[in-house]
Amino acid sequence: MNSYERIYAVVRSIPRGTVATYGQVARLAGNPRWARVVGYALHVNPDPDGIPCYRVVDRNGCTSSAFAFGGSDIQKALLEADGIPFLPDGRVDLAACQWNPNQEIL
DNA sequence: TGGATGACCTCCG
DNA sequence: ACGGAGGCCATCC
Repeated sequence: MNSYERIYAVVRSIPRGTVATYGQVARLAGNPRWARVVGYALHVNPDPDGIPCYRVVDRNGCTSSAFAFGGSDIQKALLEADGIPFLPDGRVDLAACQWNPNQEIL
């Protein structure tokens, strides 16, 4: 599906050191209501090496406990490796590292 | 083809 | 602030 292609393209475009939310990715993909589809697309994640799904978090900055591609700890490590700070709550500091698409357009 | 599900988001009580 | 239900789109069986 072209839908997945777009979603993957957006996720792949997420700069290192920043994170994006499902809704945001969906919006950038072209459809604000693809939030669930984005999650599904990442679930099937055909290229985990090129598609850093760990950079995609929910609206609160935390990932789903259902299937964190190996574990929430792994994700935390990967994000920290990218230079993404974490909050005491155990969530990603969206206020500090949330991806700003406008910066890419600039 | 139809029904059910999902790594979500938002509103209402 | 917390819990529950609905909506939305695409994919899977």
